[in-house]
Amino acid sequence: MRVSQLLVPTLREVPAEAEVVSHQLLMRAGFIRKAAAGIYTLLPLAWRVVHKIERIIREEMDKQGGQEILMPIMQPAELWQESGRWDVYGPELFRLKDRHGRDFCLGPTHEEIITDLVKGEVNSYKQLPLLLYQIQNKYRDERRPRFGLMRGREFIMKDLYSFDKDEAGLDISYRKMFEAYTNVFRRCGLQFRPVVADSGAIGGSDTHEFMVLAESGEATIVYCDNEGCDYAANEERAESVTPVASPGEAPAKLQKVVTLGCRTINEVASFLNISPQKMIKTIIYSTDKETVAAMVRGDREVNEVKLYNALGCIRLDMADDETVARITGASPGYAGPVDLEGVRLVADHEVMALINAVCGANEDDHHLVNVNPGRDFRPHLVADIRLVKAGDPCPVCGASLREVKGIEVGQIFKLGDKYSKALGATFLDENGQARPFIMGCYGIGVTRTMAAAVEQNHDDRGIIWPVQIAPYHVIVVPISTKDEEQVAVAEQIYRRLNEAGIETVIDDRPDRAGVKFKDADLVGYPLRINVGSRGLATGEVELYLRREGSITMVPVEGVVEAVQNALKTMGYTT
RNA sequence: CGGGAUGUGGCGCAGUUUGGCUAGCGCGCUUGCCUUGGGAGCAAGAGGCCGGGGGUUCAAAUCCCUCCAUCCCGACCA
Repeated sequence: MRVSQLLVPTLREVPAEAEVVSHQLLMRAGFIRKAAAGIYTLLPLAWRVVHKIERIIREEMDKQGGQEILMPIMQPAELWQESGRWDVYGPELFRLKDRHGRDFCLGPTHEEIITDLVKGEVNSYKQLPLLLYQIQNKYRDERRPRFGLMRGREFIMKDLYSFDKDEAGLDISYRKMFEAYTNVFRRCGLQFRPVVADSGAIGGSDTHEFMVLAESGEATIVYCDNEGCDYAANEERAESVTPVASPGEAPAKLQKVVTLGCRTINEVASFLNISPQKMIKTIIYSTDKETVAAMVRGDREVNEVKLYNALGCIRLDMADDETVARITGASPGYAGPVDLEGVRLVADHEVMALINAVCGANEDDHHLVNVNPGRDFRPHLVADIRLVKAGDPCPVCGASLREVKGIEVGQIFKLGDKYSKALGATFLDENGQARPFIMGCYGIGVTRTMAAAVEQNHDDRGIIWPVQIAPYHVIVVPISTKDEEQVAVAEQIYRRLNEAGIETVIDDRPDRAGVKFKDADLVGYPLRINVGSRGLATGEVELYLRREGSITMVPVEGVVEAVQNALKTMGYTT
């Protein structure tokens, strides 16, 4: 391809609306353009990258026995009503009507469609396991699309669904996908980590997320630093270790003290000259069925996902000030569990281990001291509801946990029979018994993976594509297009590289060298060949490595071989 | 959905407070000359319903009302 003909509208300046690096660079380097909030056109270079990621995915899915299909984007409401998700999914589901007034939606995911398909076409255990996947546009009317391709309303996703006759089969399918995902992200040249995750609204038991490690990631993950221990979890899911009650001081008499104007944990702690670890933080939540007082130690945060799971509720929000006042009789900051009526008390394990603690007195400007759980209040539920932090002990081996940020690019789920039961999808087992399929679902955000790759691979000049997913491998730059010899040599190299199966473009634009260099660095071609008078004087050209920024002189005749070697060093395989 | 901000040629911005002639600047684009190793220079051009609608006024990018769009921060997710 000739750069003069290639649609790569690079920008010198960063579009004002782009905040994160991947968004800025993909815009500036001419990969994407926005059509509406969270909806993008992928220009030629981006589309090539997507194809490369898709190819890797297809190979790994096929290797595990996956069969590719293509399901509709537009789906009838009936299926969603049958599964119950038409009502549950909420405003994130793009809904539309046809000319007859029938309801449809744009698929945010395809469990309903595929379960319905398999229900009709697969009847026997002999046909199982069955792994079907597709690479398809997905639609989610995000509350807040942001970060360019990272969180769009329209995006490309690979989703695979597994159908097994029993849990043991599902375990095998799940392990296959775990392996496939590991291979996919490794082959894409990304630094990533699989983590234990929360299953969220989709439901199901086991689930892992695949996180690309990047500072700009929206998710926090904790992992064990201990060699040999591979514990890693999404922060919202990470388990805490139940503290052992330490035999300590003797319980003292409960007392109310004046803490004028001390609302926050820190204010109270410094006013009473105690450590926040001696305090009970009480936060009032409203759920769909009740009001809840959640308690964690003063130096901890409530993990709302854990709380939500512990309560088994559908909705969970921090209570507004009015509710807090009605329940506690005080303004926020003075809530405490002692003599608190009309709410469900939920305490973290750590709270129960406290002796002579401090908490709000349910009265403005007052706190209670020498509070002893069990004696002064009895929670309705004791559970792990706190947020794990770096430095906390690993739940597996006890070593210290660390924290990093990650971008979720894939997630694998064990669904069980949730959808097959709801939609009546059954097969006949060995005994002629009708049983629901045991399902799993496995997603990879393809366009998000592209963005994540940029987040992880860039410098102040632009993108540095991992060679396996680079839109092209090499750009040939004749320094001066007025110099006939340079042009002739560049054209010849361009031709030979393409003939050797190396994806190469030539920057034949009549611009000055600086312009072409800047553009090439911005776009992120892994290799660049400069054809200039300096080198040609000795029959050589320059081979420039984008990531290293290094230049080596290569004789013109040896260019193809040098490029092949360089690509191999970068980990390129066909 | 709550909070904050912004909408002016393709991109980045000024002008709006205090209404006033033909709406400016940089980049990019076109043509010519010149130049050619890290976003050159000179010259001449093209390109705008100043987000939409309504109002106030002799007069609106500017003041008022009202929609809309976009971005950022929070609660949800590949």
